[in-house]
Amino acid sequence: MKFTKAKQSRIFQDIVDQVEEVILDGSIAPDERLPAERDLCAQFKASRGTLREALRILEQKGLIEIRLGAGGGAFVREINADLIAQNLALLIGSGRATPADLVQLQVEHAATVAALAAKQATAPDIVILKKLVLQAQDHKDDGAEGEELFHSIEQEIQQEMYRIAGNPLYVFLARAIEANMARFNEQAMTGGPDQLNERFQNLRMLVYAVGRNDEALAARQAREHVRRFSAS
Amino acid sequence: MKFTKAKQSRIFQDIVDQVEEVILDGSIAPDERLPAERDLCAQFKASRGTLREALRILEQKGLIEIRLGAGGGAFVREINADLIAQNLALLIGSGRATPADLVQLQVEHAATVAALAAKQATAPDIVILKKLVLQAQDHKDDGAEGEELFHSIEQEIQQEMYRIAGNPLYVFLARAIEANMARFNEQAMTGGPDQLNERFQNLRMLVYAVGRNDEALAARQAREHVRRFSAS
DNA sequence: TATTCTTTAAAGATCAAACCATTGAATAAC
DNA sequence: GTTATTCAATGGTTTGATCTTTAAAGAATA
Repeated sequence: MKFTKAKQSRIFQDIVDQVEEVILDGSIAPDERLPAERDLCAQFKASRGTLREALRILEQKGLIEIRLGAGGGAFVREINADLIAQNLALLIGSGRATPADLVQLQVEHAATVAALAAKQATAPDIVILKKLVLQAQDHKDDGAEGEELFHSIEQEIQQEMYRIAGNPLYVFLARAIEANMARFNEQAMTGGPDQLNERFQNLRMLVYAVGRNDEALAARQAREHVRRFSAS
Repeated sequence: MKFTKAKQSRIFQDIVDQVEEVILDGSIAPDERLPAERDLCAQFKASRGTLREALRILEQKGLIEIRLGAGGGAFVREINADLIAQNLALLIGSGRATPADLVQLQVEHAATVAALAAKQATAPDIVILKKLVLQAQDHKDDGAEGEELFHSIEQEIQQEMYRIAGNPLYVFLARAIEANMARFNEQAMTGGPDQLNERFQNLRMLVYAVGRNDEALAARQAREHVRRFSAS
């Protein structure tokens, strides 16, 4: 027989649990507002200090955003990758992991997504990807403003890959990784301007590999492509 | 010219930042205690309510653990994977991702670690792994208590793989995934008893592949091995 | 009329001073 | 020597007030 801890004496934790539940339920949609602090106090029969401790936790979890002033209050947020990003930041900030570890994670992550996409891509998926590659080709030799457009196409291709891979967890992980790349890796996500051609070749081969369901090639091209962004 | 938001008026956030810094610095080691709430109030020149909001955030971040009663207080914790685990839980709890997504993440994750290990393993690493495989073989036909021992060897092999792969981020990710597998996937991590032989074969081949630096085979064996744990 | 300044009220942020609840250790009783 | 009691340290909670920020309504002005 296994008993669980009887009761948590902490009122604010109970409030957190209740609010978290209605948010995850969808009973309160993102951008909607919770009642004002003083009203919530009344509903939970708790003091303002206790309630505010609960709100702090919910805010830190990324579930709500608190705005000051008239018309302010606690607004429900879309679920995001903040917590993962924060944890990665702590790991690097404490020296338990290095920026290089993060780069490796990003590279292998991209490779895995590419391989999954290669395994699962359908004919319409390939059409979309090939169209994007053609657009990228149009922009890659167009100088400064072309580079910007090229980069936006690059990102669109990435997003398509995620969609084809079909696992939302990869999207969130990628966001968390990127957030920290920006923070810890100065040169990250800029990309040398003279690498446009190499990047284009990677993209072209990547899409080719996905079209042929060649997981290994797709993974290899994705790795190379990401490495051109992150000086390791 | 790019300006950043001028100042955050929130006192508790400033307290969080200061405490976080000394923890990440290592100025306060894990298991050490912060001063009592009332002392901290004096140091930060803040009220107790404000200070407690800061402590709640630090607790939620997994940086401190607060114990009640005499001899209690805020104790610094080892950095862990709690935040990642929580974020995964939120994603699944909100329906943005499914337990099946989590299983896939775990499977591909194991494959990546195996491939990295296969690429980087040294001769002494192989010796250790082979020794563990022999131990597993000794236990696999020993009935009930053998099964338990077999499982512990399995875990040791996993840990060796992580060590060889050499990226601590994978360890944390794995912990976060496991924590959620236990929560959302009832049958997870049990493993059918009649699968001991199959699992052993996977391990044997995995170590063989690592010894031959065969990344693809290592990845394949790792995938199969993990799949035997997680009914998808 | 359109613009700008001022006022006002809503809502979060903070403070202050109590009192309650839990816990480990010192102390007393047996 | 063991058990029960007391006590003090420390987090948990309450109450009620004041300060600060902000959006919107109203007033002054060009």
